Amino acid sequence: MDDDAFPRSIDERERRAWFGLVSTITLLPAALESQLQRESGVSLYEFRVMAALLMQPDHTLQLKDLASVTDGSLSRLSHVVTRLGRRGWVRRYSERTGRATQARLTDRGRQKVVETAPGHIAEVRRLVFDVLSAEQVGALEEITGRINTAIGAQSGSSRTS
Amino acid sequence: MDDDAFPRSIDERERRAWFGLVSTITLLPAALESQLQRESGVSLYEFRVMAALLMQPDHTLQLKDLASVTDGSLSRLSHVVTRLGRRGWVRRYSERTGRATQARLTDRGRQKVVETAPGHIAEVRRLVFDVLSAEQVGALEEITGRINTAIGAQSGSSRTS
DNA sequence: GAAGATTGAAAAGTCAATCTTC
DNA sequence: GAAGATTGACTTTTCAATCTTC
Repeated sequence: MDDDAFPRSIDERERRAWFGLVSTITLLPAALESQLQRESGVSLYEFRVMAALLMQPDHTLQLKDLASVTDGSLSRLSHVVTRLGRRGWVRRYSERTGRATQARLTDRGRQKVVETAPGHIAEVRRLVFDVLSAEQVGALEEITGRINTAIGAQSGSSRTS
Repeated sequence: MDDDAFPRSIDERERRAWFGLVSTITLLPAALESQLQRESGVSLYEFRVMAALLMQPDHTLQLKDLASVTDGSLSRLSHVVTRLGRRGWVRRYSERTGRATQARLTDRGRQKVVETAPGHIAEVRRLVFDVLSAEQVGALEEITGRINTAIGAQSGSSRTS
């Protein structure tokens, strides 16, 4: 079987789980993007950035840390902060360009996330938690934790570029 | 607490599972893209398209079905098939433009997927299956199956545009 | 000189409009 | 006229280069 894209390195059970997972990592982001874009005009990543800031006591976070918390590259974050800045939701908070910049959620930004959250959460509930048992929720936490750790491990968790 | 982005609609256990899942759906595609791009110069979506064709007896599939199998929109697929065509790996196989076009893997395309697969599979194994128990693999299949069904349900499973 | 950040160009994805055939 | 497919314009992401401060 040299025609087989998945030789004997992955067994049948794993193969089925893999097809499920690869669909989920494709479809779920798309579904969440869709709801957020349609109802609030923001992307999932933009929402995560603003939500992360909201969770800080002073609604402020250094870009490096914000990038890490949102699982994005510094470059991507910088572009997004610029866009969110144009919309008046986030402000760069450290005068001199160069080392160490803070991003802070504005009042309008805070308002925007708070307005946006319920619809997003409802969608997460509908697509994920409504269809899972309590045990499955527990298993999901453990499984994703392990995968995320494996990803963060060797490549050093830091995403350059 | 109106400062809280996640009010009482999601409990603490769900919240933890959610943070895990949202990281996974962000980090895992990025990690897989990275390996594929670095070692083989193809994207995850391109690989999935070619792998789907390889799994067909005649290495051929109608675009509509190929889009569905790879969880992509027809528009995205069409662009990708054009790119893969330029690289000589896939050929559009239905003369007249308009209704019903087939995509077929070329010999070089077949060779490319077969060469690319082992490295990709090794990465999937390393990041996913090596860190999960047999029970977790089973749970993962069930969980992703349910989520994918929930996504496919109401919005009609079909992705227009 | 390296960590943190920014920037611009290139590549990919999305969305809406269009086109063809059934 | 609608399903299947394509296309182009626009947006977002990525990648590499650059810049500043410690």
